[in-house]
Amino acid sequence: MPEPVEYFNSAISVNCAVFAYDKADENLKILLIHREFDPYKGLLALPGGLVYPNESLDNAVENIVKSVTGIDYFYSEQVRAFTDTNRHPSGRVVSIAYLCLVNLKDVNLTNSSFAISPEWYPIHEKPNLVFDHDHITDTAYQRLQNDLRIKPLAFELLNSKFTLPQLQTLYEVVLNTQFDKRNFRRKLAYMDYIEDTKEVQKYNLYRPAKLYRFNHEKFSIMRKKGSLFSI
Amino acid sequence: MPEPVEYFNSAISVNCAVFAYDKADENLKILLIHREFDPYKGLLALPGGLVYPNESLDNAVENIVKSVTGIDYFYSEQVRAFTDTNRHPSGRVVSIAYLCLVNLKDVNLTNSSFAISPEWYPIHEKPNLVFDHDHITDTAYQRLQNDLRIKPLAFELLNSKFTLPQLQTLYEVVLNTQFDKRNFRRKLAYMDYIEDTKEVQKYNLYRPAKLYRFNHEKFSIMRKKGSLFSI
DNA sequence: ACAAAAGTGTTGACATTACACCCATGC
DNA sequence: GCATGGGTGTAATGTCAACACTTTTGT
Repeated sequence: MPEPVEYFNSAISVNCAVFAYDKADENLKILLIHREFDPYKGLLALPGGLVYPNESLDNAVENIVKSVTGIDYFYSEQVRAFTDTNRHPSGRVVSIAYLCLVNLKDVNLTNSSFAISPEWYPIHEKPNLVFDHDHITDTAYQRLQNDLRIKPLAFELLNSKFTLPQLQTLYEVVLNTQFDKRNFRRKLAYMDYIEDTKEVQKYNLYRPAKLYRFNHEKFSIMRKKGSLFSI
Repeated sequence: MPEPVEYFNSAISVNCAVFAYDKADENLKILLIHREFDPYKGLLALPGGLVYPNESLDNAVENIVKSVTGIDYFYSEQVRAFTDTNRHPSGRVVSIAYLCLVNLKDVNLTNSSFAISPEWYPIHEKPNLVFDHDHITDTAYQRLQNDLRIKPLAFELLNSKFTLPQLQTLYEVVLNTQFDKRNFRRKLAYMDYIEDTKEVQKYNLYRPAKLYRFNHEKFSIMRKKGSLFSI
């Protein structure tokens, strides 16, 4: 197919559904920002932005999340492209959505050049967003729910040392289900890459819980041997 | 974020991984074309093309597959976006990949304005393709393998009336596994939306197999009731 | 009658669920 | 010593995998 210039006048954007888990109030939260510029200046949206023609999307996602949260390294995966012709008032803008997971305690929310007043919202109290960002959010949340059961993503949302009650509550909150405590723990006991740190939780009111650690190296060795993660 | 024109000089393309199942030689096949234009004129590629700024991607996919195969309605789903900055020599072209499933007997391969000499290739004898189309093909095939187990996609690849041996062989070929005949058939027996047509296969050498039909309406009622498809 | 593929049930192994009490700690 | 959440095993059930013979048809 010949490529007349008229094809080269679309724009690419990324939008990031950034999730964090708040142990304090046991809520899954999503990061929303107020748009600094038109269209929809001042209104709530997912963090994101247009991508330079020579910029990689991974780079764009890193920059966006880092500029808002201050975090350097975090889990991210592409969800899918959102391509409705009329999704953006300024022209043809295809948005590639990313699911990002961060640890709340590493986050330092700051205004950036394109995102003011970033804030965490419990996923079930999310206000309406601009563009098709409600749809993107729903799709990303479904992906998170799906992937949480088959990939070790929970550990991206917790501190490197965590307790089993914390882990179980995280699963229950994100998946909106209940797990039997003993069955849940038995399943984890088979996962050799979840290690007892021999430490216990500090500063808690009653019996302190043991702290565990997710060993990424052991997990990737296990995975190469064909062992699958499943909750 | 302000939107200077420099953002609006990327192009969007779709690429279609079109799969069909050939009962005759029991192969899963993928549709490849020779490119009519530069870059890579004459070389093998996935069917696809640049998308007009006001054109929906679903439309683009339909046009492409119809122009090559003559088929009007077929199953398709987005796989994901391929976005490497250097994937296309003519500039920034983001490709959105689609998985398409067609019934071989409905197909009439014809040259089109952008695709010459379309041909079916057994997926395991696929030659190397241009751009990142090998990568796209791998990803789409993995998606097909994954979805075949949890969505009723096999019926998109078979005639509306099919036999259980055909269905089982299709699963075995696409997933590259073996199933126990009795276990496989028991699983299907629980699916009320797979109906006995009371007809049998004609013109076959030995004992004729019963013909079944996938009832889409019954399936979507079942699914609404929460029943999940699984092989 | 024979060759070839279609069709059919049962059993054991394993995985999943349901369920109730003792333990460790801070106050 | 009491209040609270942390931590532990067993039995029943359901699911999945293994397995061999009879039936139907065309020639």
